[in-house]
Amino acid sequence: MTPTTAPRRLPHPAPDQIRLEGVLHALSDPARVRIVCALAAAESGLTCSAVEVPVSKSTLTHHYRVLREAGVVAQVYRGTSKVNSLRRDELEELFPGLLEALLTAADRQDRRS
Amino acid sequence: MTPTTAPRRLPHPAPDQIRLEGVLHALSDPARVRIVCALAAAESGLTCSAVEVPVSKSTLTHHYRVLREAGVVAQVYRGTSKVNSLRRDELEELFPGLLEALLTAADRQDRRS
DNA sequence: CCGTTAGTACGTGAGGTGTCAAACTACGGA
DNA sequence: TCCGTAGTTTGACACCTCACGTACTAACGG
Repeated sequence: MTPTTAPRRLPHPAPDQIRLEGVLHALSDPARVRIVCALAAAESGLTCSAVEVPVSKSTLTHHYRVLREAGVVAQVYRGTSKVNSLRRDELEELFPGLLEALLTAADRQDRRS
Repeated sequence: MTPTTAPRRLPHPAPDQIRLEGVLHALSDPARVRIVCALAAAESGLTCSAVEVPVSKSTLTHHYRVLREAGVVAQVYRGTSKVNSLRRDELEELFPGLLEALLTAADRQDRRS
């Protein structure tokens, strides 16, 4: 019954620990903006490798970690993979309208180029 | 007639050179968020030293430069000082609603702490 | 011309960031 | 039990960032 290994968990910041500067910093990298846009477009969560970003596996891990530690995404293990989702509601509560504005801004910029 | 020295000018990015990532990076520092909020609250432009930020003069120059190069603020010389203003309209055109959302987000966070 | 005020340039140092490859762990299935 | 897949960890590297002090320039007021 007692598991030999602890269930794999990942530390997430509580809503009141999420800092605006941190969120903005997390989104100041094109790779991470890409990830966030993909998550926003998806109905449910996505695994790490589901989003196409032209970097190595370890770099990808790094980017997801930055997003999680900033409070932008939530990550849970599911079998051998990890499922990522946007912390939409919490961010909306903290910074109303911000995420939407960011997503449309990113979308616009994509279209322009 | 021909001036011995060129009139002091500062390079600003054109609207189509302003990148979302750059703007977000510029705003991922508390000191710069502070500056931007002050500029937003002011009716007209502010000199560099008009915004109270607890850093040295040279560091302050650095922060204003980052903001200008990201396309967030415009700077013009006026006598011995430099006047800073938000590039509101241009940012609004590029990323509608973003600046407003950022400002209210910063304001909210301020209030919380 | 001199002094004051406002900001700049430069060099430096501590610390962070993005990137990778290589070796590793965890899970699920044959 | 062994294999493959998914992600992690570590260490290395080049580069960037923020901070500072010091020395500088530009403009204004006598």
